[in-house]
Amino acid sequence: MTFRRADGIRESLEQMIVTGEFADGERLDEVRLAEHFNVSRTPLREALQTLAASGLVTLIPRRGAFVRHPGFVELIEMFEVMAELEAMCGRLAARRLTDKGLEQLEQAAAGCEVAMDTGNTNDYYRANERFHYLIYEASGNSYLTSEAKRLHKRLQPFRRMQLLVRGRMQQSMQEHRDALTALSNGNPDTAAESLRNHVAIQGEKFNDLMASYNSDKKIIK
Amino acid sequence: MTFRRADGIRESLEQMIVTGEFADGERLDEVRLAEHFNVSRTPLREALQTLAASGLVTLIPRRGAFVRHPGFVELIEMFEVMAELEAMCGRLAARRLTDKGLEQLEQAAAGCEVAMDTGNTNDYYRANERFHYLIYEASGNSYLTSEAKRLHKRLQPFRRMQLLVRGRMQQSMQEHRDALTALSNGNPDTAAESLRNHVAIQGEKFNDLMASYNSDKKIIK
DNA sequence: ATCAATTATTTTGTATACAATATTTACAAC
DNA sequence: GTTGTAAATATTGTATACAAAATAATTGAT
Repeated sequence: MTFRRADGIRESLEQMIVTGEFADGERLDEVRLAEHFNVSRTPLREALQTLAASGLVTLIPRRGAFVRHPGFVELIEMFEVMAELEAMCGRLAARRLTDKGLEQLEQAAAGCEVAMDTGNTNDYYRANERFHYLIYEASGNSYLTSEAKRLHKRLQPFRRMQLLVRGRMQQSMQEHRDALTALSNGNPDTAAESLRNHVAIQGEKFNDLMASYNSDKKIIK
Repeated sequence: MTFRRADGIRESLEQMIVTGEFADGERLDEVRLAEHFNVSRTPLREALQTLAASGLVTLIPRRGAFVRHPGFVELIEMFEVMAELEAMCGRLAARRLTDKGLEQLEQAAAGCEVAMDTGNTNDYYRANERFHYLIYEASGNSYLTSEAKRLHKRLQPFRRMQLLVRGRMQQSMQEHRDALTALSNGNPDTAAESLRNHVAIQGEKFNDLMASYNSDKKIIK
């Protein structure tokens, strides 16, 4: 797999944006960023085009690129859609899950348990991601899988915040067990419902964290 | 609203791709296209970046941009997801529809009826699009609305083909009436179900058209 | 001092130039 | 004729240059 510089720039910028390096609405100065990455404006602008397409920045002609952090309402909306996509994946996966797929899911769930026991949020985050991705893939719908992954990634930083809430990791784990049981039993409706709730709860829990989210916005020096 | 040249290029290219101007997998020659649009490669490449993000072309580093027509399986998958998004919009819209929203929907549905009676597929297509967009917007979830519109647009050329099938327009119209009734009665489950079927049927009907779809691929001279 | 108008400075958008990598062609060996 | 290799050609990726537009600074009038 080859890479162009622009790809690395896009990834870096993406990371910088989601980690809150820029304030909402802040303009991304092309020359400054180009210098920062030691490239010319050309590959940088190409990266901005891609970021704009994925909604991380807004491109205003003759004005520039402005970072776009989803507001509270939009985040709730995104979680609402994520819940539905997740439910859909669950419903399909319950019907189509193979023995091997189930085994992988159980392993991923076990990984979550271990991470929870050791209290390692980073490990839990990774195992959790694997668990969900496996369900997406088990849906047998590759377009759905890619869309689910895309939105999952977009919501990543906000979901991550939630693990800091006391007891959330345990609750999340129990929800995983429920989903796994439904999938293992081949029960589409139950699988869909448990996964929908699993994500919907994230949207609700998110409420509690808004204060801290709004207060610490950083600016690139 | 201002435009950059690149935006116009993106739109034109998008149109050219979905209307089948290029074969699947065909490489888009940057210099040739740049000449075609009377621009340099710079804005053209920026347009390609955007197209790649929306999945219309695949960018292979040091190789070029290749148009990506969804295959049969992927199209079915996309219709499956569209059905779910549509159902979700319907469910939410049934709960949140305002008087004014209902009125607009009725007008759009009436527009469909007129177009159907006159047998004008173009008019029907436009009225139909308006009908669906109104439902998306009535969901009250702006993120969902934009995602639904995005996928709707992506499937546009394939849906359009279906209207050519004998009797499809009448059937589609009846499905619209059912959905409208459910929405008007504020019945979320029925609205969701009727819209899900409405789209799912499109996916199924699509089967019949694959032969013709596969046979006429054109190449840009 | 405030505001408007004009000039200077930035900054974006695009063209062009050039370097690095792929692809094609030509040619030789078998 | 096929295969392998080397030169030639074409194509992508990036830097630089410049034109057009937007923003900031300056000046002048009230």
